[in-house]
Amino acid sequence: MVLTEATTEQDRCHDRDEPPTGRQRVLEAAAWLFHRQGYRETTLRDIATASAMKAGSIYYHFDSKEQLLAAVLETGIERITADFVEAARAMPVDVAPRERLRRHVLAHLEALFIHGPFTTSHVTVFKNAPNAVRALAIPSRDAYEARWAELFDRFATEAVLKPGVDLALQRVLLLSTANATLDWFDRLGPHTVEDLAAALTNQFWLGVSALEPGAKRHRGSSPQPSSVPTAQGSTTTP
Amino acid sequence: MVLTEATTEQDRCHDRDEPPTGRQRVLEAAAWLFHRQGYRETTLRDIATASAMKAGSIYYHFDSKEQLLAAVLETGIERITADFVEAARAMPVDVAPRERLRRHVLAHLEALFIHGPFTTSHVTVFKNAPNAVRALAIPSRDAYEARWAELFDRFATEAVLKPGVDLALQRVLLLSTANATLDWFDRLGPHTVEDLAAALTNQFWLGVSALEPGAKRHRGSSPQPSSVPTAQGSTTTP
DNA sequence: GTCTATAACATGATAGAC
DNA sequence: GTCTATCATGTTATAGAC
Repeated sequence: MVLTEATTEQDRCHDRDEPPTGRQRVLEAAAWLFHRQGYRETTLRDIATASAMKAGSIYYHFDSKEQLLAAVLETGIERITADFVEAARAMPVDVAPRERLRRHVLAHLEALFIHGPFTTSHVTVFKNAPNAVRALAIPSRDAYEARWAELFDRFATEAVLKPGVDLALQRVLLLSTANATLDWFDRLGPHTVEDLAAALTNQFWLGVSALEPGAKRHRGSSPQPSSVPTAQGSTTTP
Repeated sequence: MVLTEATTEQDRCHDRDEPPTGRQRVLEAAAWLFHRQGYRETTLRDIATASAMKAGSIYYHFDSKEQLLAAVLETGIERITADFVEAARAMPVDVAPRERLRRHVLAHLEALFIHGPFTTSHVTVFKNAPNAVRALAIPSRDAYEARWAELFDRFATEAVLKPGVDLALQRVLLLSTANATLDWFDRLGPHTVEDLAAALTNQFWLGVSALEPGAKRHRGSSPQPSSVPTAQGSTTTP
């Protein structure tokens, strides 16, 4: 079982005009199915059907099902990292800390919800991936998380956070919450990803309390009671 | 495939002095392995070995692997619901809103981290469970979430939340964040579940910002920079 | 209640034609 | 590059002895 050289140059981007190559079709079908059904639940025959191909042909492009998963995960982390970098590049120099966070949260959420199933596979199937594949994906994931750590370190340097907060803890809380939105956003989230990013950022930065710590009461509509039995298909309980 | 009558009376509690019955041993082994490895990744032989039994013998107690999963999930939701009810029962009458939330968050986290693998299976394997099993578990899960909705509705009635907040959204944010702690608490969380509950509640209620909205600066130590490459084995990225 | 043995099936992977 | 076999293996589930 060979698990090196998981991705190639053309995995990352291919000409939009050309019809996708065979390898690319397999890769995209696998990403979609892995995200949707899980790794173990997806058979090579599923992937072949979705790629307009027969199962045996997949082995011309990939050595094994595990290597296919490795390529999907690697592509995903490359894309979400690129989106982080692009968000940082497009950041105005004088932007306030909370707005800076909001833009990065938005980039992260857009990478998940808009930029295809490669990124989401990291949330959906990474945990249950075979050990060899998981080990292969960890360095890229840690590198991505390190970028977030830098972001939080800068908040600390600017002294805009509550004194004594655990930066690593807060970072993981925010990212895991953002990732978990995949489970329920279609069901009861705000309508757009922009709204979701704003809601998440505001909750994280300001909390939900109207009174503490010594803030003045806002004017405006009171919160409306929620419909108690939510939607069928609870995906966040417990 | 019969999926009704997933649990029996003795699944919920059995005498502590007696050695566990065969059915109970199978159920607990299954819960543990499902949570640890996933449903598809766990074979009946795995469960049999962990139950000091042979694979064929499992079918004396359960009709199918799916029914076994259904019993695990049903037991889990019964236990976490019981913990919620107990937390409410033990609640002082004059308790402040944030403390009320903290106690329920603690009960939820203890149900996950302390009260065994039945509850955690809902977080770990529910999403990838076979359709029939998932459909069977949804009503109990919704009933549990409805208890949280009542809690949030009471906050709204008491007007302790920011005006205009979406109660359903905030509830799901909190619960999904709490559930996600399963992925990383052992790695970089606070030391005790009590500390985790407090940290989660404070973040949710107050946010992380030191300055907004118009709060006075605290005295105390400044946040310390986080070690940038966190731990190996990132489980929350992206 | 638990065992052994095995049926029935699905899956990842390979070989060789085209 | 893709196809049609087919192999080898592992898995759920059943049958019947003890």
